[in-house]
Amino acid sequence: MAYRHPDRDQIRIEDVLSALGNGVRLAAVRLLDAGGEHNCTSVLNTLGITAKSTMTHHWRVLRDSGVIWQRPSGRENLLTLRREDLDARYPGLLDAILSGAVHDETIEADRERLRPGT
Amino acid sequence: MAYRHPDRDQIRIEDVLSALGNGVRLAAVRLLDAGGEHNCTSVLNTLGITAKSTMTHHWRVLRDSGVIWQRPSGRENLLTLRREDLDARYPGLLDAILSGAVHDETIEADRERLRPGT
DNA sequence: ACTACCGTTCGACAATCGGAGTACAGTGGG
DNA sequence: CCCACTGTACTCCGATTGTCGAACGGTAGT
Repeated sequence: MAYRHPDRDQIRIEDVLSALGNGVRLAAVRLLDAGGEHNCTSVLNTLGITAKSTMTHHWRVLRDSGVIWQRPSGRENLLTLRREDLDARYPGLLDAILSGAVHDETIEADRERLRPGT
Repeated sequence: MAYRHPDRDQIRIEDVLSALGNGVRLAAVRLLDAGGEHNCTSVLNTLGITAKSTMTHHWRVLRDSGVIWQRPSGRENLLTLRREDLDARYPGLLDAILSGAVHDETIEADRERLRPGT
């Protein structure tokens, strides 16, 4: 079964953002980014989704938006992040999204500095 | 009327992504990023939205997710991008999103269109 | 060939979303 | 005070989303 993936040039930022604007899918992509080969159920179990069909839905969204490759291998499905394509088309986007929120004393200092004493 | 804006520390990447994962809101944010002071209706007219209440809805989504400031001024509402906060908390995110695609498919389309008869 | 396993497809369901119309509230100008 | 203007609140409606269960189709191992 060959899945239909968008070409690199057809990846739309709007689709990527709405695909990753969901906790389950964002967490799934973080797992893929952490490395290693993943199949569908391994990610499913980690995220607390109880139904296979639910993850199938999320994989389709991620695949259609160009975020992941989905390749059948035997009776499994291997999932990989399309980092090369995303980095080429939207440089820095994936890093900014996956690196997580910054909140430390530096931010507090900035906040003081930027606070409108007006 | 004072609007509720999330603190910088409370801006969640998931909310930002889903807020910007919509064509109308992404285009609106691009307009705000282009600079200048905007009120609601000016953006509304540019984007082809016909109902004020529709834009009010989008402004709320952007405001609640921490993407914009919405400040009443006289009988207007001044809208500004929260670039300082977003850059501080998610460095590079806004730039990556707003700078656009490196190779847009419209370029390919133009190339096809301009190609001399096969 | 039979069976266990992995994932998809389909249908259902509640919840949310995007868009619009109407009515209302606050502001500023005459 | 009255009116034009700006934007919100509320309601409605169709479309989409997220979740699930059940049935199905390949694949691998025995």
